[in-house]
Amino acid sequence: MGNFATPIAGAKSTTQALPIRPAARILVVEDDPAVQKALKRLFETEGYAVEVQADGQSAMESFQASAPAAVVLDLRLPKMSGREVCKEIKAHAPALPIVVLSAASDVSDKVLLLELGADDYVTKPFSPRELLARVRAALRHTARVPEAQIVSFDNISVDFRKMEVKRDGVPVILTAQEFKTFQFLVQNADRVITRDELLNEVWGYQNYPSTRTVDNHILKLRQKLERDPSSPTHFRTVHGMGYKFVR
Amino acid sequence: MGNFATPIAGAKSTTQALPIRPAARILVVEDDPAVQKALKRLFETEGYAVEVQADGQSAMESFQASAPAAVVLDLRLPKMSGREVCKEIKAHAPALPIVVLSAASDVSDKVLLLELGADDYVTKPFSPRELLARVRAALRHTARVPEAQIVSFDNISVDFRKMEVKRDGVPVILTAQEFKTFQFLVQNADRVITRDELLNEVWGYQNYPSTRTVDNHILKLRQKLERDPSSPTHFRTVHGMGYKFVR
DNA sequence: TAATTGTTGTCAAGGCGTTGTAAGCTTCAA
DNA sequence: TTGAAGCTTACAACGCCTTGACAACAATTA
Repeated sequence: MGNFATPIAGAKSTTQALPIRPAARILVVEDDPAVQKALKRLFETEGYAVEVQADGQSAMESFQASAPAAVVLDLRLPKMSGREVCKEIKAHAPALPIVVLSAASDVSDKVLLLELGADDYVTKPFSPRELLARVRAALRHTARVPEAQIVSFDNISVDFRKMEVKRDGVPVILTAQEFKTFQFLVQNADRVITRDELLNEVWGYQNYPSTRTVDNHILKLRQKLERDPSSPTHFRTVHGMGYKFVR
Repeated sequence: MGNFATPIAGAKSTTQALPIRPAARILVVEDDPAVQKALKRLFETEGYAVEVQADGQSAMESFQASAPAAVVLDLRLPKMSGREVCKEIKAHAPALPIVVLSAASDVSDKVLLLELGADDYVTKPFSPRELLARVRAALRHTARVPEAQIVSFDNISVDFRKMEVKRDGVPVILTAQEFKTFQFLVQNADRVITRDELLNEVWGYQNYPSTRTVDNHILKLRQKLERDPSSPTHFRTVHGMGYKFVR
């Protein structure tokens, strides 16, 4: 079941100090004024600072001046083509994530995007939410520090980069889906996670299996990782809610 | 649901997300009676309250009257085009998520969805589950309010994310329904809450048990959380009115 | 073909709502 | 003030029915 319609009023309890980050700057390179406006509004309502440029040249200038955290780039631009802009930016800042907007025909082969150095792309009829999700993912990806990639606790150790899991020092083979599920649970340890949340976060945007599928994957994880699968200590079920992973 | 999105307890198939919310109202704007019916059933079985309108004008009226949590909008409508409805709604309520139903040809232009302000879309034919997931995702997203996740007072402490409650440092096990009730009360502390309000906000729309059910849950909460359940200090009853939670 | 992923059926357990009864509060008349 | 009547709330016990565990099967993919 679930996110939220009406935030509860009067939640005047102890406000927890959340880590305040400066608004990430996003450079939008787009020539169509209508799309410019829409993109600006889209990202700004999400808390990003937006800078808009209409052509490749000013995009490059803006890029060097403001050092954005991510770039949203339309491939078809006047003056300097979007592809050149992409290459140029990647040459100067390889780590800077670039999400490309393109017509489906523009990227008939995805190889092209790789050459360009783009991190992700969305094709023509795209939903704003999807674009947002990709930009966020790109940001998250580059921002990921290589420290929390190995986690160990109890008798289990995980290396997220190598995709290796060991239990009592013995390698355990997890399938892709199992691993993703496991990773999400570990990275959200101690929190109650609903099946819907798992479906959304792990299974992703296109696939929507039933909630029982989640049960089965939890089952597998228990069988492979729990000392006593019949009384799980790590993969706990929260009746009527979902699951919770504890170390 | 996640993330947080969601219908409340007792939602049949899927489990709900943690943050308490009332059964979210969804405004469905669709002219085809067959699709109307299908959509209505789809969302209602998932615990949402559904309002259906067949054309743009009544959709706008309904939108202003009922303040839905999300809108599912068919792009091709009689009278007022779906696009106008979309723009209009977004102009009045930018945060209100709109998921658009469309034929593939309708959104061939990438500009369209962005300009309209739609949050997401599904093209016909679409799978019910996909539509559901998108609506949920949209709901979850807008409701991402960084409320206080940990609250403590007197001898009780609550962690809403972990769904953990402690009394004098000792963990207390609450059932899902008890927890939701407790959460709502805590987040509306010091206010008198009627049983009907509790039923609406915690139990949701379809499950409408008797008011005595509420009494029983209050009873359980008192037994589990009050120092002296026979003379409650936190869960106070306001005779003829309902209950009031005080710290 | 083999392996992974998703679906479906069955079973068991536990939560949730109902109900009956006792106790408490409020009102009003005497 | 007292008492009784009428409504509201407290509490416990019980039964249904949702929920989750699990395995076998089907579908998909490589």
